[in-house]
Amino acid sequence: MVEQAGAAPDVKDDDERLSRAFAALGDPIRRDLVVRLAEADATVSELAAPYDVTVQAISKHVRVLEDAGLVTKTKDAQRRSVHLEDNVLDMMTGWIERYRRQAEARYSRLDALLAEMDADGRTGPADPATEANKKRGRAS
Amino acid sequence: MVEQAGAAPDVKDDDERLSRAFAALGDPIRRDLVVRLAEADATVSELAAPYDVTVQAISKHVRVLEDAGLVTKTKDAQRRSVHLEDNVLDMMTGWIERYRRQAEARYSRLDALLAEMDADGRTGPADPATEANKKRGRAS
DNA sequence: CGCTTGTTCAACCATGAGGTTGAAGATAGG
DNA sequence: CCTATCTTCAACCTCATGGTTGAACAAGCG
Repeated sequence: MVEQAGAAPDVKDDDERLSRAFAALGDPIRRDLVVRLAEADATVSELAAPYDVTVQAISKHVRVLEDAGLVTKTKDAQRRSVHLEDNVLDMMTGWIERYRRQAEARYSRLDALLAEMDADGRTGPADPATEANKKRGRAS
Repeated sequence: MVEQAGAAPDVKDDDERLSRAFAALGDPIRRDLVVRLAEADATVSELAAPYDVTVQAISKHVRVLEDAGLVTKTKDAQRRSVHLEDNVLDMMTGWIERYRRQAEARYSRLDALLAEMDADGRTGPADPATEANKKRGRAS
């Protein structure tokens, strides 16, 4: 396996983490687990109670969340509770917002250009995408 | 095609959309497609160019993104470009932030409680999770 | 019309993911 | 020590997913 990770934060690792995290939240049960863990820490058996699947299945789900860095297991022996970590959630919103904003900025820039063109009468658009977007009429 | 959307926003549909969206971004190629689409609209063949997989594979990826509501295809016939939609991205950040904030609020509430207990000397905690969190010592 | 280009559809294959059952480790309590 | 409880490991099944190849469908263009 490629488990070097000496000193560099390694973009590759972040990408891997993002993949795991997004994929993890792609499952409705796991998303529900996160919702419940946002309210309070809980053990695996507690987490498993509401669903009509086996405890093992939930244990697997928790492990997936753990591998994604979304939760940690306190190996307290007493009460082995699962705890929601928020840093990876931050990473996810960071990723999404970055590109959403970029797209948004591009759209408003484009709207401005269209307005200008509309006023001027005609100025050939360099970007072919401009045409497409114009036709679609940018909802909000 | 379940495109009714009469009056009720239907939580079920939103859940489905979230599942599709998160799962869609769980794949590194699809995430990369989103990154590139944030810069500019592009056709399927343009999108496929950089990767060493077949165009059909990328077409499938685009379809997955489309089913998730993350992109739309302008059937312009001329230049059938793929366009990034930001509303589902908003939905995703909305979901994440909601529960991240809830967890965060809980943690700071807990820190305050612990500080108070430390000052008072002893006040029986009603919540079992409190014990677990106390033992873990809440990193930052 | 016939060709080239872009896109998707259809089968098919391999792998991974979610689920099950069954048994094995830990750990508190009798 | 023995037992009950919680959790995970292992093997297995099924089906979705990402990839391939090959053909079909559309649209411009010589």
